Amino acid sequence: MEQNFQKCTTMSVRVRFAPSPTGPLHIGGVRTALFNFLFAKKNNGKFILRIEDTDRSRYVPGAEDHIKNSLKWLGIEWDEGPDVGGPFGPYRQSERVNLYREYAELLVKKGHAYYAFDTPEELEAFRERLRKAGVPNPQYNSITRQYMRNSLTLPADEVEKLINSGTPYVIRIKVPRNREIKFYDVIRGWVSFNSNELDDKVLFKSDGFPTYHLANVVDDHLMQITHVIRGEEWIPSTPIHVLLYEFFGWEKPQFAHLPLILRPDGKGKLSKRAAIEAGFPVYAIKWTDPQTNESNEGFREIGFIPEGLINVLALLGWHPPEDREIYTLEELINYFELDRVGKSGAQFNFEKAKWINQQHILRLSPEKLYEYAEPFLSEYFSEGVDRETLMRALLVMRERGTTIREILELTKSVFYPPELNSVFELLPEWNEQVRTALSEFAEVISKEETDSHDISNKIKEIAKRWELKKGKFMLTIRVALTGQKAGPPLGELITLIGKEEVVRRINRVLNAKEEGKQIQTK
RNA sequence: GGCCCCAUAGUUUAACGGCUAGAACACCGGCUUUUCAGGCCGGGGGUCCGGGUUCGAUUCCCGGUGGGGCUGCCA
Repeated sequence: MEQNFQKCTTMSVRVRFAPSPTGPLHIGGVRTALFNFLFAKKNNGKFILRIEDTDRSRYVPGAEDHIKNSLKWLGIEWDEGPDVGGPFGPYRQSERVNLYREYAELLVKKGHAYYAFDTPEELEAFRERLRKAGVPNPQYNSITRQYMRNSLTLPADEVEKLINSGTPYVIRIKVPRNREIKFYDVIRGWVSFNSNELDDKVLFKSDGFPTYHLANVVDDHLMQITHVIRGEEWIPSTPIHVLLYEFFGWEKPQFAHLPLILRPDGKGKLSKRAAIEAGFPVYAIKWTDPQTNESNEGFREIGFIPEGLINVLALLGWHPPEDREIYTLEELINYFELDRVGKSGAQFNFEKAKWINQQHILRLSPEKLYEYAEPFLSEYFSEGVDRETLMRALLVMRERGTTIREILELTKSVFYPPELNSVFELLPEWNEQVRTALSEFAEVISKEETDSHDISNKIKEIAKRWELKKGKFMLTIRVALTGQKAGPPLGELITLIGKEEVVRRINRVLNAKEEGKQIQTK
């Protein structure tokens, strides 16, 4: 451990986020990227983005863009990676594919790996046989490899013949028998495995591509990665990686395995399906499946702002040193420590996420708030809305909404009169006094120069004169104006809507009520 | 099934052997001379169980239980 500390201080920190473009980037991945990013920036290190596209069969077009755009939207910028380049490129594994074979073969030469000629069908038959014999998870390991077709069991000349004749083969790691393999995890402490439980994992596939195990170790070494910060699901394959570092004779990086993000009910990893069921997104930004054309909104589309989502994700598994939960990216960088990352899985709580988002919306400058609202505007307003009024309205309404969309929804009431149905539904009570008071109010409003404070006084005055409870009277006005029972202080609302429009809306309700009465009496 | 990881209120968590176990979201109540999803104040609610170690365990050790992860020529 002392050695490790020394390493940290003498070498500059280099971390990487290494997603595979087999699908869109979900928030678990974003969280991993964020923690890597925070750790790098905190330590004046480099954050590297590396695309692990070694699985040709599962490659999804557009996924890489989705990954990059998600990170960009959130302000998680990479120092090295695709598009920006860097001294250790290329940063897409498919573009460095010719490099892995020699490393795999080096291991064969050293006696730490071997060629295996078993076809997928043979492997399946082998597994099936063992399963039937009562072995729940058959392994290709130090025992069973003796019964398979590989360079350990076949004579050397036959191996050569097979390879030269173009027979497909893979290269497997030769896991040593009965050894304790342990590594120190920055978050969890020592983790140890017995090598007998490990598979002879495939390092190099028959299609000429490396597997994750090989590629990730080779690239982490070549790119001088100092800390591997990744999800907990990688713990079981870490001993294989540890073995590889040892076989190559390379110094291994520090490992830090992050706790999983769980579904809201705690029953398993957060998945797209679980999130949809619970009613929130799993992606930072919208994703449209190129195959099915099915599309899912991201947090951006439902009205989260990047500041908010960053904060939400940072608090999933990490805890700041202070009793305070709202942080900017800069503050997060400043406070971030790996030793304040927890070990247990964190259930995603959408309610709290919205609250955090709201806290950040509340802190936005008017200009920034407008900027975030802008992409949504056409969905809520017609062309002609007054920009300045809209800006003022957003500022007033933001206290009452947790997302940009909620705020916009509330803001509509400033520009558009309510449905009369909802007005009638919510109007507290209606009688001659109310009617008279309301029309008097409209009259006063239209005549006198008033600010929002005067308006409140007028309301009280009129309510008193007509022996109405002022609370109820105010509610009446609010409902008549917006068709809603809740909203910003009435005075503010009225100045926002504008006197003329207020009078128009009140008269509209008055007239409608009048007509309704006539219909009833007929 | 095997291996590994984890375990403080409903949820996210604080406490790195020593104060009535601290906060936030949610919930309940009050106030904010109207509403409220905003603000303020208050309230209920927690150390999974059993053994150790110790003067003293949320904390350290062991065992159980529970939950999760992994178990592919996927990452």
